[in-house]
Parts: sequence; structure tokens; C-alpha cells
Amino acid sequence: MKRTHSCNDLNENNVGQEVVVMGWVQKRRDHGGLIFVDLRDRSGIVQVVFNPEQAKEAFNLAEKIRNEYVIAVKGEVVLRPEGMINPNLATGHIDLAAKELVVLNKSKTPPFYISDDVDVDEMLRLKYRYLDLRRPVMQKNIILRHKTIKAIRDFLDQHGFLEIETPILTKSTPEGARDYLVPSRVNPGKFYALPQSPQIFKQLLMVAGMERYFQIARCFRDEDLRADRQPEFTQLDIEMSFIDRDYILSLMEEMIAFIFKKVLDKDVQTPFKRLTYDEAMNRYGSDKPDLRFGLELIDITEEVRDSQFKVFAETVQKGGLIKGINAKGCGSYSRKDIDDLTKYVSLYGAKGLAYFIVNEDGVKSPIAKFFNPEEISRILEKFQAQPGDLLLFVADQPNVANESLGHLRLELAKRLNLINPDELNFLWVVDFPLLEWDEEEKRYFAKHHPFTSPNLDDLQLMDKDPGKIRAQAYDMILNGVEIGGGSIRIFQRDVQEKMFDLLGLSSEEAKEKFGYLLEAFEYGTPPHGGIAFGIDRLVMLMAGKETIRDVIPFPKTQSAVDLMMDAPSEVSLKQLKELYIKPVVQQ
RNA sequence: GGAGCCGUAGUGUAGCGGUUAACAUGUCGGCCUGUCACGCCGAAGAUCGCGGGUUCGAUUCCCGUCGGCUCCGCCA
Repeated sequence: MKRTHSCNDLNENNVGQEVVVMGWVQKRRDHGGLIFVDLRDRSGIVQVVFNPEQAKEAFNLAEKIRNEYVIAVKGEVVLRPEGMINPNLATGHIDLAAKELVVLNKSKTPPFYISDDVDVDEMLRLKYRYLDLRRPVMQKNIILRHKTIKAIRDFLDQHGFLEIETPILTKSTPEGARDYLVPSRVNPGKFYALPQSPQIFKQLLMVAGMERYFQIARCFRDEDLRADRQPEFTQLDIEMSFIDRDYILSLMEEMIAFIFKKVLDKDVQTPFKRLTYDEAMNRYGSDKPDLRFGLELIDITEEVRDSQFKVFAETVQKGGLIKGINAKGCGSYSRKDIDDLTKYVSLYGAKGLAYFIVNEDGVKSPIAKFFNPEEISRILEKFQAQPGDLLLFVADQPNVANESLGHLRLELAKRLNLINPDELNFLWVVDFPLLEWDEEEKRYFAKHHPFTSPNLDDLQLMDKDPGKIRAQAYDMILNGVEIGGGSIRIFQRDVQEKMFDLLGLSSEEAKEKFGYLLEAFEYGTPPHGGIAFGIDRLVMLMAGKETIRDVIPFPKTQSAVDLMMDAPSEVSLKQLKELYIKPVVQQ
């Protein structure tokens, strides 16, 4: 038997035709004298009818089949009798009247139902991932991922980009995430590193005159996992020569709009809003703010600078900020509600959460007595507070005040149901700082990466106040999720050396780790820049999912384990010996 | 490294210091010619994650441990 149609292909137009379909038994309904089988393939479901009067042999066989058996059915497409149409099925107007049945393979009863509406433990889904992936939702996610990548390839091809592969076995470099290391058998004691991103390769491709490059690149980072972080993940990696920041931003907006139109038939408005890093932090307490709702952070540092409330006044004196959020209409929150929120901000380092409950004749608050009427009225005015509102304050060093309130802002939006799940809110965050001071190591780290070009206007700060230098870096944010980030790169040896110097890399180290790059910069390197998108996150958002595991066919658990294969696993002593590796593990 | 939540028939849940450990669904057998969450009758199916403690008695309380999830730290 040869397959002639997919299940979902069949409709009224095929009535009278003899067809062959193949797939899995979704459901068998045995009426004794008549058997219905819902046959499922990738395309969908069609109902097969086995009637002993028309095909005795097929009917007898059909009595033996069970869920998830793989079968082939030859039969005639017939219209369903009057009143027997199933409106929930795309093929609900027709039946396939079976003439012949072949059982291609049997199946054990699966550990869970192959259906969208079963709520199974994810552990079990991951152990039997090949069954989980049979579920239509999962197939939809994988198809969505395919279509997204296809749209990307089409768009970039049309715009003169070359898809180029770069090595997976590469060199460990300082800075950044922990590397996955691969021992070299041929070079005892030496290790490759799996790429955290193809960053340097793509820059060298620019030196090589490729001008426009992209890659759907697997990247590896040995860090702890989250709902949106896997040890290996996929980036859309892009680099271009002879362009400036605004060119890239607008081309990437165009690409995103193209993808959403092609894949989801959704219109994305361009250009995207832009916020500077400072503005994002000050107004939203995040460098990836979700702008689908308001609840902006309000700064009342000046208003309370001289107040009698010691916690505020002292924080101001120590260079901190007093900021807050107006939780509109939450004046009825109980002590317990506020305690919960206090606990919540403490996760992010805030030492407390002060509050005003605003009512008709002023404010109710344990700290109200420390403020005179003018101070209170200035605060209320600043928050545009109305009776029934709840004002929540954090007093702390700027980063703690901003970030804790930034998280509180998200939490309140969830509680108040302020987020429209259908909205697509894109924005660019630009003008990131080039460097970040690390108190523990007492040195600067690159906020983006060491190859990011400083803003040319800030070059004179390199010696005076490096922390103030802005970078030509940018992140694309969708609904509060960072989906992409990039920068204009350094392309001159002296600037790059200066950057390494700021990062505390001696010139010997710089030479040992990045000598090839510095040397390459001396052979006519074009100005260039690029960006990388997190494909998993992008597809997750497009699919409306909350974890990238749902758009990755074979993901790992939070402890970086593949439950299906049981990887990682032990290896033989012989293998280790060949690699010149001696286990130093416990036991 | 840390915090929180979860773990009971195949699956999803309920339960409680002493139960025959319950319900739904699935599975198996029987009946059934228009179902599509088919229906009806019957049966089987549990190391209550694992180890220890408290107790006359622990699935239940306590401690530890393992596994899963969410988060902090970490993620240029």
C-alpha cells in the first residue's frame, strides 16, 4: 500500500475516491457491529469507519488495534450521514470507509494520553519525549520554530546575507559564562571550549570580506538553568560591515516584522520605541522593561531628603534613592498582602517596603507621622495619588531601589491583571554602559562583551571615568523579554587594546588570548557590527509559552540532565585514559 | 551555593496518627451498527519517591536524602 493523502487533506472534494492514509490510532470506538477509529498523522485527524458488511477482514483486524498502533488504511471517502457531522474536526464532514487495514506496527499503551488537554508531569514528558512530541501542541511548536527559521533565512538571503558555519570546537576565552570544555586526545592536557557564541568568528568573517553573515548557531554556556535558559541554545547570529547602529536597528525591525507577518500573520509596527538604558532603569527598574502596562517608578528622593523619617533621610545621605510605585486601587490590601510584597522585594535585596494607604482625608501608614503635611502632599502629587491607592516605597542604593521595584512592578501587574497577553510590545534599549564595576574582583567587566565599541562621543572618558562610557550596544525587548542584543564593534587594534587594558587584561594575556584578533585588525578591518537573537525565546513568545523547553525538541532539566537518554553519564576508564584525564571526584 | 513548592494505582487528583487507601480516567474482559470525552456490565491495578526518627501504631508528624519545577546568586 502506498500513502496517497495525509489525514487532514481529505474533505468533501475527495468523496468517492479510493485513498490510502497512514498514521497513529488516536482513538478506537468499538460499537460491536461497527468500529470507529480516529486516525492521526502530522496533519490532523480523520475518522475511519470499519463495517463488517463492507469489509469483514478489515473489521476483524480493527477489533485488535489499540491506541498508538501505526496503521495503513485503504478506503473510500464518503460523506457522513445526515446529522453526523463533527464540527470540531476539520475533516468532520467525511468518513473514510475502510476496505483494507494493515497494522504497520503495534504499540504498548503509552504512559500518558497523546492529547493536548492532558496535564502530565513534565518529568514524564521528558522521559518519553518522543511521545510528548506526538501531541499536536508540541508538533505545532516545532512547526512554528521551523517556519520562523525559514522566514529568517528567506529574509536574510534576500538582503544579501551569507549563511556561514563556524567551529564548535574552539578556544576558551576569559570573561563571560563558564565554558563547556572538550579534551583533546591528540593534544594531551589541552582543551577545546564549546562556543558561548560565534562572536569572534563572525568578526573575523567581516575581516575576511564576507560583508554580511548570519548563522543559526548553537551556543553553550555552563551556567545554572532557568525557564528561559538551557545549557545549549540557539542564536540567530548576524554581522554586517560598513553600517552604523541605526541601519542595523531598522533592518532588524524589518526582519522581525517580516517573521511575524509570515509565520503568525501579525502586523508589527515599526519603528520600535527606543529607551536609553538610564531611562529604562529609572522609569521601569529594568534593562528589559515590559511596556505593556504603566506602574512607572516615581523618584521622591528630593521630596523626602529632609524628612524626619530616618530610614529615608539616611539613605539619601548615603547616596541612595527613595522611589516608589503607585499600586492603583490597592488601598484595600491587607497587612498580609503588604507583607507578601515586602518579602517579594527582599528577594531582590530591598531591606524593606514602606507604604502609604491613600484615603479621603490623607494617608494611613505606620510612617506617616514622620512627614509634615507639605511633604505628604508633595509625595501624593508626585504619584498622582487618589483615594484608594497604595503607594509602595523602597529606600536603597540606586541599583537595589530600581531593580527591586522593577520586579515589584511586574508582580503588581500580574496581580492586577494589567497585562494584555495578545499585545506585542517591542522596544530597543540603547546606550548601555560599556563597563560595569565589580566590587568583588575590584575591576571593570564588559557589560556586553569586550569587543563592543564605545560611543565615540565618550572616548575621552576612557582615561578619566571609564564607568561613564556609553557603549554602542542595543537590546531588542519583546514584552519584557530580551530577545536579542548586539553592538557596533571595535575594529581598530589600539582601541581594542585599550579595552582589554580597562578590563585588567595585561598585554601579554591579551596577546595570548586574543592575539590573532588583534593581528587581524591590522589587515584592513572594515567597520562592522551585529546582533544575536535568542531563537528559543523568540519562538517561545510566538508560541505563547512560558518556558523555552516547550519549543526545544529535546531539552534538559534544571539540573542539566537529559531524562530520556540519561545524559550526562559516566564513561569508561579507557576513554578517560585516552584523553589523559584522571578523575579527581569524591568517593 | 541558597530559598520556596511538589512527589499516593499507568495518568491526574483526594485523603488521614489506626481506612478494605478513595475518585476520575486509562488498561483488560463481556455486550452494543453512527460514535467522536460513545454507552452499559464486570475485573485487575498502590513498596503512598527513598532512608531514618517520634509513636503501641506513620502514607499522614519530624529530620535527612533523591528527583522535578520556580526563583536568588550565576548567565561578557
